[in-house]
Amino acid sequence: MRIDMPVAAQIRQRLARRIAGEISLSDQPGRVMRQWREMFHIPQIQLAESLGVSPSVISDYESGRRQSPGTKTIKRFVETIITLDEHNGGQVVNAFQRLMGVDIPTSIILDIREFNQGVSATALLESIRAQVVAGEEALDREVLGYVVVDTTKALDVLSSNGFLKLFESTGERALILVNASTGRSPLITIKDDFKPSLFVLHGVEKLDYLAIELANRERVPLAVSRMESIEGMLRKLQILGKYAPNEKT
Amino acid sequence: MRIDMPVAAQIRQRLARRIAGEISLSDQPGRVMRQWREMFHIPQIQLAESLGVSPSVISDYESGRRQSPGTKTIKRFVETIITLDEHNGGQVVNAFQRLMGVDIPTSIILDIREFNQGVSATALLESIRAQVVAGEEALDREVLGYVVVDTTKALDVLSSNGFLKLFESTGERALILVNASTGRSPLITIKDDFKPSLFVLHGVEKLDYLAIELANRERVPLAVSRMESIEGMLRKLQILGKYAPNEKT
DNA sequence: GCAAATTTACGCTAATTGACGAACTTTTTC
DNA sequence: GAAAAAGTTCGTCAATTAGCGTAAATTTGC
Repeated sequence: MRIDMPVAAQIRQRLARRIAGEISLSDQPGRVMRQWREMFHIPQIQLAESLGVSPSVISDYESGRRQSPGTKTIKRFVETIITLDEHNGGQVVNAFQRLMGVDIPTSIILDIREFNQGVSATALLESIRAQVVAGEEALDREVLGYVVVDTTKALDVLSSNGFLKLFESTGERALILVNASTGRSPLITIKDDFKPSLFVLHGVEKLDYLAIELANRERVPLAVSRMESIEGMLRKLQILGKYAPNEKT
Repeated sequence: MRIDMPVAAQIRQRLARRIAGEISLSDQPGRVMRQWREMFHIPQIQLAESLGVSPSVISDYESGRRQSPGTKTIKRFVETIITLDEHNGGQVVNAFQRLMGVDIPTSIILDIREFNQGVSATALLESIRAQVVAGEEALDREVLGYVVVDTTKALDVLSSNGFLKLFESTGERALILVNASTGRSPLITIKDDFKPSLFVLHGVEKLDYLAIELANRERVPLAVSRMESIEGMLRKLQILGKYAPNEKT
């Protein structure tokens, strides 16, 4: 009987199939291609270079000038973005591994990444100007990665079970919830066993008292970021990922 | 919070993505298209009609004259075969549901189907001219579907864990193993909890004594089919599926 | 073993892709 | 606030797809 395929190769394959499937089934394949390219933080120029084509080609696809790219194109595209990520430590592919079983729609995830080495919770919070409001006693942790979720969209699209699964799959990582008006609805879903090791809210208008209580009870640090824009926060996280963990920004 | 998507729609979507992904990532997309069309038991002619194109078009794809079909083509193809199956009771889509979590390569599965209503174990065995050799006492069952696996390929491709998962996912169905030279290797993998409710071997040269012992111990009926060809057996099963369960063939 | 059903092979046409490159706009960065 | 980086738009062109239809080949059903 054959030996198991290396786990890494298996994940790679499954993710590749998923991306390829999404592109093929979409009415706007170019849009999906852009989503994934951005998820992988690859500029058009770099992608074009790796593919050996001119940057305008990428733009033409993404903008929809090509409405029905062929399998050859899709295949090259998918394999290239995954390979580029692997050369970079596999930060995105590895982060996706934990979401694979869950079947969470990509659209709610604004960013996701696995650090090459753990980052202290405080360093992460500092970099995105977040203030701790509960669960301080559990702050001496290292987080292994993060997921940024659009809370509004998530509430719209995810079933309560889906939410729970998202939490479970984020264990030992930071879960960053943007557009979290009160922070109540997501925090309510916390359950004993598996949960993120750090919650960050962004876009909070009026923090809910229950959210604070729940975080304290579950001993999860809860923080609120005061960054002006989501984009700014994503940029900070990206930088953190690049230089993790031995530099402070 | 939103209500869950109907389970059926979810499965449909996941299967669609999987098929689309496989096609897009293949070096011979046409070959994969054929595999799936055959898995769904849809003749080219019928598929062509549903797609509103001429049958030669399908053949051209499958034979590889079109080497890189576009997303539009793939999308239409996938959605059409799934819809056709649904109009037919969803026999294939439902059968695949149970394999979805497992990630078993399609190539080892020669046929798969969920009956619209249960079929008695004896009727199934009769239809493919199979003789019971062990576990007779558990023959008064209904089976809800079947999976036909190419044992040689499976041993080649599947890890032992994959084999176990295959068994688990076949619970209450018949597992039909073709190219099963002695029947030993697969039977060894049986574990207590979840297992097929009926084993059928085909292409046995010399049945292994251990296979019989294990089947008796685990109280699973084990039978050996005497059909000449695999194709013949698949045809019989197909007919059984069509007229299940109130007719004897 | 013949008729019917299914699949293949292929020439042909129109539409689209896949690609370039140059000029231009937008976004970052210092 | 200028320079650099990143992304867009679009005219152009060869190669390929997506499609039809017909004749030939193959498979299946009685």
